[in-house]
Amino acid sequence: MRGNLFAVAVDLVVLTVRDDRLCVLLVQRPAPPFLDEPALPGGFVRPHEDLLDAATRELMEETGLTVDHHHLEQLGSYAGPDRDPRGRVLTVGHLALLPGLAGPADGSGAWHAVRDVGPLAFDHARILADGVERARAKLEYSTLATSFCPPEFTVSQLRRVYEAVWDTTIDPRNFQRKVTSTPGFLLPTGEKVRTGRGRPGQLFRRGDATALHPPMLREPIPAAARGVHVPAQERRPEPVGAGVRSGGGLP
Amino acid sequence: MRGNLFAVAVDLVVLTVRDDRLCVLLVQRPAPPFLDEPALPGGFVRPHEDLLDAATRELMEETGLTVDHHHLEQLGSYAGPDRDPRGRVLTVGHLALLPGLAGPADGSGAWHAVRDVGPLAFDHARILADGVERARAKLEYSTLATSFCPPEFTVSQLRRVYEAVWDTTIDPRNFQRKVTSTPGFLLPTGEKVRTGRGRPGQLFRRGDATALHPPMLREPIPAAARGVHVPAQERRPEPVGAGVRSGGGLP
DNA sequence: TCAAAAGTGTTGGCGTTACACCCATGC
DNA sequence: GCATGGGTGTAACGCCAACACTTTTGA
Repeated sequence: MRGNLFAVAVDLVVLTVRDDRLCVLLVQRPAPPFLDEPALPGGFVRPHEDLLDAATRELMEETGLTVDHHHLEQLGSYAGPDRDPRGRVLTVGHLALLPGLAGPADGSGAWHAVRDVGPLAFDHARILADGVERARAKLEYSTLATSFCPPEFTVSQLRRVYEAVWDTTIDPRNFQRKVTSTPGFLLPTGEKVRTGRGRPGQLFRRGDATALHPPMLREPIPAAARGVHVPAQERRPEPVGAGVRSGGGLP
Repeated sequence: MRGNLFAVAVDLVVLTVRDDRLCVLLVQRPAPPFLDEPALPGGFVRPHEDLLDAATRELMEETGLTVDHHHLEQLGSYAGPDRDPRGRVLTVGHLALLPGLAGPADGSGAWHAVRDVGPLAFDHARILADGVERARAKLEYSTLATSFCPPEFTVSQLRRVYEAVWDTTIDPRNFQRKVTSTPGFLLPTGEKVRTGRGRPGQLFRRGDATALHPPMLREPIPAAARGVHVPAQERRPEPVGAGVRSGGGLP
């Protein structure tokens, strides 16, 4: 077993969609190193604890939020020899998806739009990037987007989730057909809701299906919205984005 | 930092295709626990070592094989409190893909057809299952299958890789068109090779592309081969198989 | 009545499947 | 010649992007 022991931590990339933007939950480092700098919530794993349990506990302790295990998954481990000045620390990154209405219960932690996040403590910027890319990839071929929605939601709420996470715009008519015709994706409740202007939309609950067949296709319309001008050549240097589907390794 | 420290190990799921079967490299446990039982190759990470370096080193030490980092990726971490009787050990599983001609240099390690693998030491059976599923999923949307091939190969060699990993049969004519028409997947060398009977096939080298667009579709023809009779109704209880694309988490 | 959002119908293009057919080689 | 595997041509089908069009609400 030798003497080369590690401290093992879990860190969480907690994502949600608020005001049509993908947001991540960040905390201020309560102690050195990186005192007061923004960081992912997380902490050390206890002696008899499994990784997912530790992640769930740390999230509750640091922000008061609860995630059920259906919306929590392991991202990967980060163990660069110099990633923590205190010594050898391996951290296991996790990804959690929450509905937009959830807010940190106490003051320790706040939502930040992912696109505006600056440098983070440790290698947390890298972990965040991996988590965001994983979430983006999973929306393509899973029904995971409903995790960002409240228990009952309309098709356009769901569409806004896709648009926020992928930073694109999607044709509402084709999207409607796509999601309502995928068996087990959406269960109609029979009720309608008026959202202010326009015809009321039907309310749905998430169904049993977990996989999407065929998958949603990313980038239906290039993100020319929100003033972020992207020259045509820069849009897709690689045929597809990184993450689970392409950049995730073994390139 | 507290006193709850872990030993950190790396374990490798090393896959190849030999004789049209997906094979995994297993070693015999050289010491307790699980003395002499089959296990994945692996070992403890050294004090100043990164994870991928440790995986590369352990593979070399235990089997004499070398993998470049392009064919090596992290699978995930396994840290069940009771997974090792010696104490708290977290292991980071890795996936490595090797061409079929490679053989363990010395006697410590041998290829086993994945379908015939029985119980393994520790939780290695679980890690193996995750690695196999990851490899299966990645063939769909990446050019990774070429990692199983020697530097120069024919289209039918590549097809046999897909058939072995997915345990299906694929129409050779459509497969040919598909892979040769994907830009950057295969680079023709201009040479031909005679494989015994039949018309000689053209030789290719792997190209620069890493992603496949559109992806290969799994399960073109149900696996009615190899004597495993599958009644028509049982073939696809769910629209698609498990793995990264469906079962891989956040279900 | 108009704007806005929900939802349906239709069409053309593209990729795939299935299979007919030709090519090149060993026996 | 014949079997075997390499490789091309093509028609039918399915999915999807694009968009015309209808429905239902608030102002």
